[in-house]
Amino acid sequence: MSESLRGFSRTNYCGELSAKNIGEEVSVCGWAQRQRDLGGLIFIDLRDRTGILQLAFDDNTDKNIFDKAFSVRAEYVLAAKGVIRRRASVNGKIATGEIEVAVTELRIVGEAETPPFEIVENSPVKEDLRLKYRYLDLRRPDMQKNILARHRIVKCARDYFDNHGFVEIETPMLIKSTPEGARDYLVPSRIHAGKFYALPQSPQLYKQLLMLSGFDRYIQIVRCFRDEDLRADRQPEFTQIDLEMSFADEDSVMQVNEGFVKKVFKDVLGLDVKTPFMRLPYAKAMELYGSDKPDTRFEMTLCDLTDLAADCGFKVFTGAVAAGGSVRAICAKNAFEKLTRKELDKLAAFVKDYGAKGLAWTRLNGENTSSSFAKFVPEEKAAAMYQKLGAVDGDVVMIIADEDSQVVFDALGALRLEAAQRLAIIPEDKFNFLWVTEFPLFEYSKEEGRYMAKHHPFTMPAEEDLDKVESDPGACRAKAYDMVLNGVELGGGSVRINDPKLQNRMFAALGFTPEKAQEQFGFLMNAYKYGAPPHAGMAYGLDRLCMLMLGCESIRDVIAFPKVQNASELMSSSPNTVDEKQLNELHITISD
RNA sequence: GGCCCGGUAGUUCAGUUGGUUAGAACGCUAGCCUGUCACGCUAGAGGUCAGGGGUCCGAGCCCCCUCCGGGUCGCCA
Repeated sequence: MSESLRGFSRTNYCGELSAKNIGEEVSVCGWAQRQRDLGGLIFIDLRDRTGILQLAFDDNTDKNIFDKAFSVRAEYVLAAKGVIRRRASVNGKIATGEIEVAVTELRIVGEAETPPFEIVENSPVKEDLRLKYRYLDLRRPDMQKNILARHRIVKCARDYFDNHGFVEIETPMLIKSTPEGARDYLVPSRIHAGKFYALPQSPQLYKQLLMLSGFDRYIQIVRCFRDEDLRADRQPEFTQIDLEMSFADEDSVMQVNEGFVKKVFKDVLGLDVKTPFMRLPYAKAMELYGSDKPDTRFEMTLCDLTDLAADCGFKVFTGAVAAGGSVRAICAKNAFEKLTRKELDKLAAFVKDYGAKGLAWTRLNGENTSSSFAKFVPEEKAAAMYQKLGAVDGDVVMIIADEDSQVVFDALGALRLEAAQRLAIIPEDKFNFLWVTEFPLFEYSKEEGRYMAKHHPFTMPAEEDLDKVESDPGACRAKAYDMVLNGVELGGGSVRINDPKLQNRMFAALGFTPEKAQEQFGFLMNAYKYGAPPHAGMAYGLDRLCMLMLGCESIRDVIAFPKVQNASELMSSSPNTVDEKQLNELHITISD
């Protein structure tokens, strides 16, 4: 039976006490990390969110209290009063290692069964068990550190944007479904039989309307929902720092956000981030890194061998060039030892996942040079390729050719990252920010047989490309930008269309009939008639920002109660079935 | 939807060519111990080898199916 807390009032957190407090009487609360019974002497490590404090019981301790301390087991919840004194021997490993509490009052305010795993830092326990008992997992110091740091990051965002004139405004969570983009989570309506709300993928339209309403600068730290498959950095519900600015263009958005990043890294990590960030147009990012979110912490950039390959005699290369594709390569410096033939076979299998038909390679090392393709091309041709790549003895050249240049970029971009990881050449302590700009406005969808908006349908085309919206959509660039950190898309945004006529042209280019555009976005189009300021905005993935700042491998480590790969939550077992009665009220029948 | 990896005491793992009673460490329980701090010492308990089916004289190990977890491609305006 647990004891009452009546009359007990905490004076200090465990971790904030030090030798300065020697002689003071303190009251502390927390969980028993460990009890060490030495016979006539008992120590209990008391843990709260700030750290660990040793409670000491000896022959000066009241017999009843001593016996109570004897009965304490791991994870018992304790409230203790006593006097801070210097320890007989210092423990240099913990912050409070110089002191202990000579306990004069001890209450067991919560007993505990032995937990399914130990509550310790760097737990080796498998993730599904951690997630099933997430409330215990969250007691571990590293998870506490992550969640508390996340709080500071969020607070920093609120403070920073408040200081820059941004107004926090809440937008609805039950909204109209818009089939463009990610799959919506749907919520059936009870009152309107057969109708559904959707949970927002982002507050996009609402924040734009708030600009029309004159709030000028908006921010919201907001949950968003996408019913798509999960990844290490993708959850079905995730948090965005969402913002929008009136009378603003790309430069103002980038500037204010660089300022935020600078501040949050300084305040939370004590690190100085250099601003302004490098800006890299999308086409250039593809050309150099084969990615629209390049990791610039290492080189190994892509090199275009199309011209040299056009008449090299190797059918795989010449065929790709003849069909309008390209031949590109990367050079892994000093990789001869590590990238063995066996490793290259694995990498060849790896690039096939990205649509590449194969991987051509050369391991350069004087007499010991070996190559998968050199025997098919004239010696001077191969030499010219190596020279263009800057490849010398000891290096490994990897080449991908395809009739579709996008496949070459995708495969080689992924290969660049994979090879860098295998070679362990990515510096872990660097934070490399950049903006990727001038994204294509449209992307052709083979599945849909039409152009789709690459960012979203409200994105402003580049001024020089305005006349291409109808005539050459594929070549049309957008006033859209992504903030990229270490190969992760941290956030993105754009200048929005604020002219209804241009917006109509966009909808038409996307294959919307005027009726469909009216039905889907009529309220927005209508609003734009009444005076829309130029506006632009951006949204960050807060979870990703936290993950990268805290050095985590997955956003699950910075989310208190995340979902697993099949989008269920292991602790509470959601989703789950519901009563027949609930279904009836919602006019839903389950078929199977 | 595809591909890859994994599932053996509470936990993390080992488990030989398919061969007796499935082991270790930590944790847990009990006893001893006055300066520990990953306390120490002694003893003990603890197993549906993810589930189902198959091959075999015999399966933790081989085969098939299912479930669960992770990574990834597709997908993610």
